[in-house]
Amino acid sequence: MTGAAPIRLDPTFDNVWDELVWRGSVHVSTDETALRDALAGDPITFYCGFDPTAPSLHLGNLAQLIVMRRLQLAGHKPLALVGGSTGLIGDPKPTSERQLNERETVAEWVEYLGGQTLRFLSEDGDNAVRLVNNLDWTAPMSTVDFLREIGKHFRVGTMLKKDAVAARMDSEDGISYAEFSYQVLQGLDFRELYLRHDCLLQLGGSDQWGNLTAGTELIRKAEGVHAHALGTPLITDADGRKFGKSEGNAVWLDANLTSPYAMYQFWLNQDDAIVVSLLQKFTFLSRERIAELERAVADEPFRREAQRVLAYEVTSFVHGSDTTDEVVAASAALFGGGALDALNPDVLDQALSSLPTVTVTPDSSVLEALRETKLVSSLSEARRAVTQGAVSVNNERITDAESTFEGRLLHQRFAVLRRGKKTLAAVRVQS
RNA sequence: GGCGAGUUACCCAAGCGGCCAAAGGGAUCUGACUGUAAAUCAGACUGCUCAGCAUUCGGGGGUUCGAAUCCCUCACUCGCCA
Repeated sequence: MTGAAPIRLDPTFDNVWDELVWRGSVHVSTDETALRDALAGDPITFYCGFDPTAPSLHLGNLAQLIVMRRLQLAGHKPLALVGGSTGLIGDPKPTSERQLNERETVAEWVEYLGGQTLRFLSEDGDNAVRLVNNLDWTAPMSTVDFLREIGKHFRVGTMLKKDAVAARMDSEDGISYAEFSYQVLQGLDFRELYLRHDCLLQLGGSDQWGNLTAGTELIRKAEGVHAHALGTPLITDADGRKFGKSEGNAVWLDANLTSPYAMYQFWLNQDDAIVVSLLQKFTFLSRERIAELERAVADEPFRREAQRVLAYEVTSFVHGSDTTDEVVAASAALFGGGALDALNPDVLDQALSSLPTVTVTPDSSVLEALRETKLVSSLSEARRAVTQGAVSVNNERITDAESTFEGRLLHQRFAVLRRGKKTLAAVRVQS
């Protein structure tokens, strides 16, 4: 592998809109013809919001960020919004009311997310990304102003029909007034960005559709202008389940929460059935190159070339090519099937550096190390994993729950701890 | 404000005085088979000093030899009426 593909649009498309459609990044939008024309013309300002519901963005957000980047490559001007105010209220989830986070926590997350979004968009040129926080205009607004200027434009009947609200009305949890009002806040944001920056397009996940249209409707009623909205498809795995989302198995963009190694492995393990669509959505590879990879999946699936390229491209986009090269080397070393003790200590050291690491003494227990590296979440789980034959040290299966690292170290100072086939951690002896 | 229904493990959902660490399904994890794939089959899925013990069934209190199951109370949710 010799570096990631350049970040650019595929020149064989006439219009960035056509490319987005081809890549499967458009699930719904307002008037398609009007939007396509708007994107084909002079640069317009567009925005996408990210609510601080966690200390990092995840893969779902990455899908939006990539669409933003493509629009930016086409000359349009991105605004990255962090939801300093909306994050305090909470977007209604279909099944249950959210637990409010502390104000200080949200403020902290706003900082993290703001910094993260900038990594994925260009800060150069006259369409450099600009960062905005909706708390800046929401906080100073009085309740009376909010109701008169914004609330007056919203019909409760319309609000109740939005999917997110309707689902919650049908659920046992019901919905609080705060979450019910979320769409109004988001509508307010779009209008504010229209007034301040002449912003004419908002992107979001298709599950945000109700919130996106709240904005276009508000702008139409209050300002008499037709703004646009674009909903990207929810990313799902081959079984139709969404991945990289808030349900447990989130893959984070922050290297401290999801290591580059884990991210690379995540992409490498994607099913044949969806790997092509992931290449389209998550990479900047050309149509031609992706067609080539599609043939590779059909002809030589066992080589997993499409998965390798996908993993390399996305990990590079998120963590950079240098880090990714290290991760690839580590994967080769740790997964190659060769004997680990045959590896040169420097190569091994390098490979281990991309894994979660624990420092031990030779008489430390393996169970303890499993937990400390977060390969398992409790000692009970560690014990269970050992009982099930899932744990190995340096590719040698551990059967005794009382095992220590005594006599199992490579070069007297390393060990590769493994749970299952693919979950690895590094063990280093205190020097 | 009144009346009724409800709150069970990550999610859905049974249980209605001991046989309940709690049926079933989904998700997840692991083993086998593979291509670090899918499908399939099997196992696991509260914690711990792990063939035993401890703590769970919205919170608190009570009845009982014994409670997820009965009573009181608080909180929250849903529905109907006003």
